[in-house]
Amino acid sequence: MAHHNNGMTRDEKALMQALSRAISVVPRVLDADLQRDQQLPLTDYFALTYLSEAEGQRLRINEVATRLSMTISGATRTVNRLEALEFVARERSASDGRGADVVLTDVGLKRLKAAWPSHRDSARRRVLDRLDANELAVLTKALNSIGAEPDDFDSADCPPQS
Amino acid sequence: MAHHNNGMTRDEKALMQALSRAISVVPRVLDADLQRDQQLPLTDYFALTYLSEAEGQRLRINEVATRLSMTISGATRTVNRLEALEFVARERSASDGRGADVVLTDVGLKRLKAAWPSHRDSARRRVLDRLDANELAVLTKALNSIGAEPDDFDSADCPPQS
DNA sequence: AGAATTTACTTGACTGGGCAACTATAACAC
DNA sequence: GTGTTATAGTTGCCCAGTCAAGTAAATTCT
Repeated sequence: MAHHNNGMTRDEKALMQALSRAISVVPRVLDADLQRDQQLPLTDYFALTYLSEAEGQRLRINEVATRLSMTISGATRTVNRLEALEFVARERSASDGRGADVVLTDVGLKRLKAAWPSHRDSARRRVLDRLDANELAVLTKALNSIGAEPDDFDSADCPPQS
Repeated sequence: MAHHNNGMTRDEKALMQALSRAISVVPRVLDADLQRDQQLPLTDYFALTYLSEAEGQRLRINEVATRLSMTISGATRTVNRLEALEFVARERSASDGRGADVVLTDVGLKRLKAAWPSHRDSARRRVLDRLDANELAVLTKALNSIGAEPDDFDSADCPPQS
């Protein structure tokens, strides 16, 4: 009967639990679906997607990192993987020799196109089909405000990523 | 100008992007807040919370795993960490000698109570304050349906966790 | 009761991604 | 131009968590 109160309302607690569950479950099932059907990790799939949508099918590493919500070093490793599979190539930038552009190759684009249907179906089954139009709209807006940049700075130190 | 269509509507794509961003960002910021203020990883905090809410402040490993949406082996390692810190103890179950109950210790409960305010504030700042009452309700419901068990079985093999 | 199966973990090997330290180029100060 | 600082990536080390294989207790079959 020990009843501990952590200072949230019942509704707030319910939200936080639903959120942490979704946060654990969703990426796992989407990744598992894609790995099973296409032997392609979800992260790599997203990276290819962002490249395919980019101007000239190319992005700087740091843009890859931003889009994947990942550190630059994480993005480096992701690009390494994709490069080993020849889905992308690094091209030393003409304008800035410090880093390279990551360019989507034909092989990479083919691979992505082959994977689309699988991911689309997976997203439908796991997520989209479970929401009505109103939920979809509200959820998108809510998740966007939640995912937005911290905007805190109440505490002094703000050492960002490496 | 290359315009690739992956077979989702604009709204659906927007949702999936908002979702993957939130999925990357939320756990990272909540964990970072708690680590900074309390030197306690978010996973460990949740484990302690679930134990504190459980009947007799004790859970079987597999119940810890379920609540954390983690594999049993992941839960084993989490409990190992908490045990090393003496926040929990393993007690061989009287009724079933195959595994142990995980019991919250006084030290663990104190630690949890000390961490509550920090996590509550963090959750407020990062999540709750950014939602109005309606969004909170819709979001909770939507995330719960998304996080719910797959209910698929369209494909033959369903090898669950180890 | 003894054998076979199932359950409840535990453990070893591995992977993805984070952080901090490092390298190389660029930009700025003078 | 040379020295200083900032920027873009890369790399070594580490940790959390997964998977597959192993162990031990419990349950079921006969």
